[in-house]
Amino acid sequence: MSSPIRIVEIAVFCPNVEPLDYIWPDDPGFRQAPIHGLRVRVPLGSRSAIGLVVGWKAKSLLPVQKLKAVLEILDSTPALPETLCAFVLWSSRYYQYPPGLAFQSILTPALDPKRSRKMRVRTVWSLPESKGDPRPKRLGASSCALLMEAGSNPGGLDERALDPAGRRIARRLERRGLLLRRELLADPAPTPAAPDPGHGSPDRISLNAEQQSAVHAIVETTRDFQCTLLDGVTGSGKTAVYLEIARTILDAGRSVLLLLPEIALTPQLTARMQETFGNRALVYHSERSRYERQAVWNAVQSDGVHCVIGTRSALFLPFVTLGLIVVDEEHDASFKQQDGFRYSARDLAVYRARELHIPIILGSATPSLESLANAKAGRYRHLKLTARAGAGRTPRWSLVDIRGQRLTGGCADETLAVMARHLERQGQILVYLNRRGYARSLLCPDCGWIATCEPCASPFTLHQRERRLLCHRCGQGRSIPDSCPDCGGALIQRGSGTERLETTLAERFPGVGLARLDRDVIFRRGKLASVLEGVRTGATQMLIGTQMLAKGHDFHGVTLVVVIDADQGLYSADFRAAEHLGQQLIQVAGRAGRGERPGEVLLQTRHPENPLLHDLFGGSYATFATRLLEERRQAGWPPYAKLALLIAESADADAAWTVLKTIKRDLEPALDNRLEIFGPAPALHPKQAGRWRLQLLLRAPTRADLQAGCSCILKQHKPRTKRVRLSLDIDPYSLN
DNA sequence: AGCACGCCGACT
DNA sequence: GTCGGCGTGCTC
Repeated sequence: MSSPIRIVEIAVFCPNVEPLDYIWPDDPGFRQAPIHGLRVRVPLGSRSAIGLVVGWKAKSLLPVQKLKAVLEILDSTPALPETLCAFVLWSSRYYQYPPGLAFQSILTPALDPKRSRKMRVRTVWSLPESKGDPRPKRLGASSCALLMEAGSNPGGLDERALDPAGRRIARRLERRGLLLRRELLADPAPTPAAPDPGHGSPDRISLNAEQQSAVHAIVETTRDFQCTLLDGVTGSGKTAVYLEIARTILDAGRSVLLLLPEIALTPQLTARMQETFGNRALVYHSERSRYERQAVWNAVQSDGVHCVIGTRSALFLPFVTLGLIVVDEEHDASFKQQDGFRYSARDLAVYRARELHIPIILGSATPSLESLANAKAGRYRHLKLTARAGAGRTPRWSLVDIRGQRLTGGCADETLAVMARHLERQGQILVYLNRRGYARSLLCPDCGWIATCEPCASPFTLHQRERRLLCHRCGQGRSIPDSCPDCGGALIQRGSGTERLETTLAERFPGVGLARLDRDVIFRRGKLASVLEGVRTGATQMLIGTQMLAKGHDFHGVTLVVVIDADQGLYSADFRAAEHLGQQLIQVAGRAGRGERPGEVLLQTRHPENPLLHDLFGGSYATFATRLLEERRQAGWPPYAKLALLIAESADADAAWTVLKTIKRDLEPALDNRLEIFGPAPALHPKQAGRWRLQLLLRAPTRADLQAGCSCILKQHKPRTKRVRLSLDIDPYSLN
């Protein structure tokens, strides 16, 4: 009697677009049912690979003879809960990324054999039982040496002892029957026991009326999906609202996930969470060690109640009883992964909350236009926090027209005068310039040569302290040339960065406590905490920095915020640039006037009549956003259309261009107005590590049309042809 | 992703 | 002839 053959669908860790079908063997070792999320080893081509069970069925579309059988079950329990499995699968389809690679990228190192030595298989080479026939065939020196070595070693020759060339030779010898290959499986690594989480004793948080009504509105329905856009001006106390709601959820025995853009830059919020929830608070982000991340993974998978604070990857933690998701600073670009599995953690968080029937909060002082449109359409509930907590008042905004002005290190005389006035009155000043380094570029005025990082085709930034030219794209450095390498002429520096601004202002205001806050300062000397401390104590009177200044820091004595260049993004080709500019300006301006004294915001601009700048005055992001949304509707940009980028990467720019051109030509006749194609054009980082990147922009009225168009491309064109690699970016954040 | 195969040029 | 390098294509 023959039992029915069962077919399992395995998301193998390889770039296949669909899971692969395998036979579930009828062996004693395969007694247990093929549960979703079970990790297995399967044969793949001539090797074996690891994958997860994502489904099973009685019949495959392929003939049974073509199917191979699963080799081995790797763990006694599934690596992921079934709900997470389904979620990753859905995500991989939405972003048109191979499911196996999607799983691989979200698994912890301990479950990914590539990143964990413990799970690796050993291949051992030995001599076959020969019948005394020495085979008089000619062999190369390296082949002979390899055979000798394999013969002399009683346990066989471990492949790890061979270099890639040696492994190739071994395989060739195997085909000729001169070597025998054996695979020895290493024992699966035991997972470390989950730490037993205790319970903190959260203090009551005092809330104002607005905050309280927001808490009540959200807490009312905690067993159903509901997406709330918490639109709270800077300083209105969104964090307190999150904490209070999180406490309610935790008390009800369910876990909370709080997603933040960049956790390393917001130590205050993390500390506050840990104070409030004690050891129920867990922090998860990519800068923590493997061991720490594994500990969070294990803790969450065990049945405890946790409040996890993490970056976008925390969305894929194996929660058992998740009761709430909060996405703070939901407008932030870093929720979108920019390579590989290009998912948006914010968008996927909404989907996951819907699947789990739990509430989700998207919080921001400057919500994305997508979320505002969803709120206006009634899909999200729109809650507003308008009152600044404490004594803070809305700052006064003004423009400084810098057309035809003499600038000192980027500052107009008028700006310097206002700074002096605030310093006299013991006010603190933030100076915002979104460009680190000393000078933006180094060039030769005679022949036009510009110092450029060749692999990136991007101009070098001059860093004075390092005495080097640094590429902000790839991090490579060069020494500063004395003269033009082409014509020998004298070189000049163009444009100011934060470093030059700091030097200039130090000369202009001697004796004033100055500090700088940008990536160079933080990562080279690990000074974030001491810079923030200097501002808090008042030792620092003037803080110069990049957008890092805007990230949620609470500066009480700041009375003036100066924006050195308010024009970046006003007239950009990227449809999202203006939105981004507005968000940055509002966030930076929000640092002013948090204490008792009134704040002032000064914008230096060459376009003082631009209506978008005037909309922002008084910090009215809503007016600004409404105007931008109308512009987007008329131009047919998101959220009123769906976009995707088809990116072609190649060392040969012409080859990439030709491939995209061909795809466009092939697709165009079948479009029928459901999909528009623009390009080819240079991609976001036009050159990376010596490879050129070009893109087609795809635009469709609905998600379904876009998905149909994209899968059509993936079906007809191999992702790797003629040294051109193709990849898709669904819902791209930025176009150039 | 890995791995094999095929084609090429270099070397013995 | 063998050996190695790189480009191309496939994996249930």
